[in-house]
Amino acid sequence: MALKRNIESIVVNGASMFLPSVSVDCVIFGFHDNEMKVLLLQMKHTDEYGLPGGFVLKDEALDAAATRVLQERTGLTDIFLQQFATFGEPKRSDKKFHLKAMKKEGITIDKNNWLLQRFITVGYYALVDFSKVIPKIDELSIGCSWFHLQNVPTLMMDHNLILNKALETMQQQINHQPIGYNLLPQKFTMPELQKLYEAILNKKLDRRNFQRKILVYGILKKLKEVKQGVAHKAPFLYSFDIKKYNQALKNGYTGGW
Amino acid sequence: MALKRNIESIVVNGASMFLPSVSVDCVIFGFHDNEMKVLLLQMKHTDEYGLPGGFVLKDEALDAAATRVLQERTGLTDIFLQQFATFGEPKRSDKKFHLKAMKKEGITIDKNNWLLQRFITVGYYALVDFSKVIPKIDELSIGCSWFHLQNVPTLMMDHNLILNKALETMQQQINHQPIGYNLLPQKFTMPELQKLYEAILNKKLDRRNFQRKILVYGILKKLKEVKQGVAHKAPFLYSFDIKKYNQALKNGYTGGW
DNA sequence: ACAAAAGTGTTACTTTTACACCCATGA
DNA sequence: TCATGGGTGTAAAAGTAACACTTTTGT
Repeated sequence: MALKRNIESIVVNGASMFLPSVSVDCVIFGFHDNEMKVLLLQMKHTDEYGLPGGFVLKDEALDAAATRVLQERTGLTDIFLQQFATFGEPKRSDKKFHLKAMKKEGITIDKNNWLLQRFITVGYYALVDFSKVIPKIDELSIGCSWFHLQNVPTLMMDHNLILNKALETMQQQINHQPIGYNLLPQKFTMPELQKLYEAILNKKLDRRNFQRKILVYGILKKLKEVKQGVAHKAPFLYSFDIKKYNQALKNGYTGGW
Repeated sequence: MALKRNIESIVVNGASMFLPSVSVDCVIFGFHDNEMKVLLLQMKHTDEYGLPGGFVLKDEALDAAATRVLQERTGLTDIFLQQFATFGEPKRSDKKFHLKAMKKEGITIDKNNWLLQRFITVGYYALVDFSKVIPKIDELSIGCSWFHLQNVPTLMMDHNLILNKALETMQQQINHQPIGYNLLPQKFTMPELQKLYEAILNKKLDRRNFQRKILVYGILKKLKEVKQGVAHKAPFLYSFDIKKYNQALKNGYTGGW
C-alpha cells in the first residue's frame, strides 16, 4: 500500500516538513462551454467536496506553495495566481475530518499530531486554460473535476466562503485589470471574450459597448484571420498584445479619484 | 524587573500560548495637520522602527488578534480594521532581531525557541481618530509615535513593503467605499474632508468637483452650524449619515462593468 | 481695506448607455 | 431561403473636468 505509506509519512513527518498552522487553498477557475468552472476535489472517506489545498514547506514561500498545489492538481506551471485573503477563524479547522480520514486509512494519529492543530489558510485564486488541465487527485481525494460555478456543491469546512470571496475579488479586479490571457486559447473571438466576462460577472453585456470598451484598453490585437468552421458569419480572431496586457496588469486601468 | 519577567514569560510560554508561525502586523493610519500619519514603534536594543504587531492566541481569530494589537497600542476599541494581505517569504523572518534583543535583555533563548522560527504575517490596516489615540509602547519597544507618511524611516524586516501595500490598498478602496468616519472628528468641514482625500491620494483635488462628487454619494449630513473660531469665512460643519455610510461600506459605490 | 479661505454654477468634454440594420454562413 | 450569430455607428444621457467670482471674517 504505497498510498497508505505516503499518507502515513505525511502524518508522521509533516511536523518537520511543513510550517505549522498554515495552509494554502486554491480556487482554480477555468472557462469552458461559455461557463466559469472551478476545480474541486472529492474527498476520500467523507465524500465531501473541497478546494485543492496543501501545506507550506518549512522553507517555501506562500506563493510557491500555492504554485506547487496548482501544479500538482492541474499539471500546469506558469499560471496566473493571486492571493486574495487569509482565513483564520479558530473554528474553521476541522479536526474531525482528519481523524475520520486517518481512521479509515488505518493510520493511528496522535491527538497532538500537527495535522489536528488549528490551521489558518491563505487563499489564492488561479486562472487557467481549461483545455490544458489534466486534473489529478491527491492522496486524500477520490475525485478531481470541474464544477460549473452556478452548480457548486456544499464544500467542507469554510471552503464555500473562500470560493465566494475569490469570486468577488475576481469580479472586482476585472474592472482594474485585464483578464483572459490565462483563461482563453491564444486566439479567440470577441464574442468568446465577451462570454468570459459575462460568465465571470454573471450578467449579460451589450455586444457593441463591450467591444468598444475592451478595445479602448488597447490590449487586443485584431488578427487578419476569421474563425474557421463555424456556423453563421465567421467572427474575427484576436489575441492579446502581451506586452500591453502585462503593462495593464501591473498598472491597472485606473478610474476613480 | 517586571518587564524582563514579562518578556521571559513570552519567550518561554509563547509556544503554548500562541499559534505557531503566524503573526499579525497593523498599519495604523491617522489624520492630523492635514497629513496622513502612521503609528510606528521604535525597537529597544536595535533602535529600528517597525509596525505594531503581535502573535495570535491559540484560540483567537486573526481579526481578533489584530484588534487586540490595535487596542494595546492605541487604547482604542471599535475601530475600522481591514485585512489586506499576507506576507510569507521565508527570508522575511528575522531571527537576528530576536536573538539580539533577548541577548540584550539578558534572556537566554534556545535556538529552537518558537520565536526564532519562520513567521508569516497577516497585514491589517486601521483607520483611527488621531486625537483619541494614546500611543503605548510594548515590551520590546522604546517608542511609539506618529510619522508623517512622506517621512517614514526605513523599517525592520519587510515592514516598508507591508506599509506600502496597505497604502495602495487604501488608495484603491477609497474609490469604492466611503472613508473618513474613523479618521475625522464627528463634525468636520468639507475642506477638512477634502484634505483627507488629498492626503490619502497624495494629490490635489478641485474643491467644487470634490464637493459635488462626495455629496452625490449621499453619506453626508450638512449641519446647520458653521465651524467656530476660524480665521476667514466660517465653513459649514458636516457629519456622516452613519446608516448610509455603513450601507455604502457594505455595498460599495460600484462603477465598472 | 485687504488677505485668506469658503461658498457656489456653468460649459465643454468624455464616457456610458441604449438601440437597429446589414452581412455571412451552414443547414 | 432562412435562421442564427457577427459586424458596425449614432444619438441621448450621465458623469467628469475645467474654470471665476462673490462672501465672510480676522487683522
